[in-house]
Amino acid sequence: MTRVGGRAGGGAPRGVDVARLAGVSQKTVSRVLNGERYVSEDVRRRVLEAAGELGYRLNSAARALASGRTRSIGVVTLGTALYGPASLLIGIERAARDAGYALRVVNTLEGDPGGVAGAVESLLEQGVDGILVSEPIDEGPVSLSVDVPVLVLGAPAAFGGARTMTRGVGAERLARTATEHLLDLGHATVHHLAGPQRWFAARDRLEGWRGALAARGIAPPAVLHGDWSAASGYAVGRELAAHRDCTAVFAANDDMAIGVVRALTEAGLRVPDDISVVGFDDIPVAAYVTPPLTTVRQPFDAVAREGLRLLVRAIEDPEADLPPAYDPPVDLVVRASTAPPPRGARPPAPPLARPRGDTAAG
Amino acid sequence: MTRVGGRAGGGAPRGVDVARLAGVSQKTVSRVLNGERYVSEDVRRRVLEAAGELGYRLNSAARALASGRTRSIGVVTLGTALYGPASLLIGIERAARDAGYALRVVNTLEGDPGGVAGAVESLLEQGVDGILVSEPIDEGPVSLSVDVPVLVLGAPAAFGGARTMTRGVGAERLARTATEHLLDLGHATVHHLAGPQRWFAARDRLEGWRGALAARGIAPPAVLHGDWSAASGYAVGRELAAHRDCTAVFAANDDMAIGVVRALTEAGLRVPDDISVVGFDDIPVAAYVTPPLTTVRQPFDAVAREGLRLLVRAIEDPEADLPPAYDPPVDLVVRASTAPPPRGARPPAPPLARPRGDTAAG
DNA sequence: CTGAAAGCGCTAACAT
DNA sequence: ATGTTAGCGCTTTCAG
Repeated sequence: MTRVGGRAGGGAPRGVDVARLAGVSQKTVSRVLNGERYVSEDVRRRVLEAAGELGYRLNSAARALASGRTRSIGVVTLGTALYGPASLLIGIERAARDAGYALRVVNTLEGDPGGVAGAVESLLEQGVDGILVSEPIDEGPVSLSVDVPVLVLGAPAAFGGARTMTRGVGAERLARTATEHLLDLGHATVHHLAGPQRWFAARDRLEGWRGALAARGIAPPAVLHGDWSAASGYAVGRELAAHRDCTAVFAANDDMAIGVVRALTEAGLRVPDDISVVGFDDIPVAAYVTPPLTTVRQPFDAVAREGLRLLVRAIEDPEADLPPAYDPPVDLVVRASTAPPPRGARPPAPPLARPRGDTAAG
Repeated sequence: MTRVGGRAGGGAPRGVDVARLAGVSQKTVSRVLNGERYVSEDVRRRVLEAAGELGYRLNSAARALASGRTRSIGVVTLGTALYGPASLLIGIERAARDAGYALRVVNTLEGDPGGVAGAVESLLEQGVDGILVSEPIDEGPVSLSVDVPVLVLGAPAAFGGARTMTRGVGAERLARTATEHLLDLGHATVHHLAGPQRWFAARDRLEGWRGALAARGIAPPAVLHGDWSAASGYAVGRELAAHRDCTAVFAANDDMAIGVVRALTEAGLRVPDDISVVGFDDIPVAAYVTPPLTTVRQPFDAVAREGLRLLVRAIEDPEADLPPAYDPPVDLVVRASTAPPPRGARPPAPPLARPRGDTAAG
């Protein structure tokens, strides 16, 4: 079988092959495929036809080599299936594609040697026009010596580097809103179950909580610490059950909130009658656990889109000054895990009460 | 300030710059940095030293252009934060990095025009050595005309293409195990809340369920349908509450199972005393909802690692024949949402009973 | 063990 | 509006 106009050698067709078939120069093929101006309608049509016939596609390596640009963005993200990071990544991919950029992803696992710096290095080797670091954890001062713009989402100024920018994700305001919701219900104070403080995301939420209390002149109670998991929330919840002053808890994510609720329920306390619990994220099951969880929803898509816009602008016009920070909207979702505090004293937790022998452990 | 040995023009250092500084040819630099044999220890040391001093890194575009290989793999995945797909993606990234490949990710959103074919096309344009399609949905027959190997994970033979391979993810066996668990407890039959049948993942689970029933000569009851969300599980759960024959439900994922439990509980039924519920995935909160959910755990890491091994082998040795399919282990996690069926007849759901005015809707 | 020469397939800069 | 020429920075091939 003879392949009309195909390439003799068998490999993928190149620009010259298309050019030959269309009866133009290779440069013209390049022009058409890059949508440059000053190409006659007739030529454009012939080139596209020829390209289609041959199944031609631009070779991105050659293009990158010649132009010095890859049209791709590198993303450094935590290697976890946690709802927040995963949702943000999806938003970023979408926004990147809409902006005409491909995505190269490197995960840093917690406790990775090298961490962010290593991941950035690896992206640089792959060749990217810009880098987005998504909600990293604190590894101490990291100095990035990089010649492409870097945007760090959700980590205030902990990364040095000439073309490094940072943008918050609005978590502090959300945390403040969550805390205020509980105070508005009449709770005298709000306890906070924080995430691991190596995560900037966890610190933001802690700051928001602390700020809300401070604004009303309330001294913050001792911070409780978890690791984002429902298991850690459960452990803290058991302590809380014994703690008679506590009538309201703000957990730094929904998983921990669910663990807290579980522990309180097992201890014979009622949520929200005895203790109110607020989560953070609005994970898909939050509305369907018992009781349905009051929480705040993170605007992942908006944050991703804004971040990407910023990065792309820095890539395409290095001189332009940065647009002002964008404040994503605050979205408090009130369900059934919050209520006014109990009248009079909160009941003590019945010692070791456990409904129907259920066990939480897996 | 004079930069010793640096490049005159200011851009990133190139191989020749390193060569000059080390007093060798550019080719030798290439040899050293690619770990080729037949380089004297002395030369190797000098080259590495020079490279370090200049902050040199290989230009991957140039390398790809010259060698015809990119050392990167493309991944097509669904743009959802669902636990399964997200976990699989993380496993794939890890495995790819361990194998020395970079990752380029394209998401297909449900109902995307083009869908998988478009995503593959976009990866081909970016230049990848192989493509991994992760748990796609059925878009009708897709014919991929591609010159790199393609591995489709979890979609039996629905993608045509010369170098296209498929591998299951073991979901059918897991579903069978989940169903058998309920039958072993003494339930006369098991209802199935299936995922959207456009997802191959959902079909596998349905097949496993049907197979388990068939093996015991039980005619499968009508299949219930959800969309993976807790909301859809909740809706189905309300119907089920009215359905007195039903004492056991196997939901195709944990989110839906949680929705079902919520609806049953609201209807005044007890889980597991009146109805048992089994989920699928073992999401992180599964152990901490009320009651803790019995479920089966998907071995994402093992599946990702095996899949990647297969793909890399197909890339690096196109002649080699494929290793036999790998059967990931089955991991049933029994918690507190399953029990033997109630003695005598299941109680009817009290009409419109709702505990304490909780509402599930967000 | 090391080096020289010839591209890989494109885009940039400059004609025309 | 289109063509020509010269690289981009590597790897491949072939000589030593």
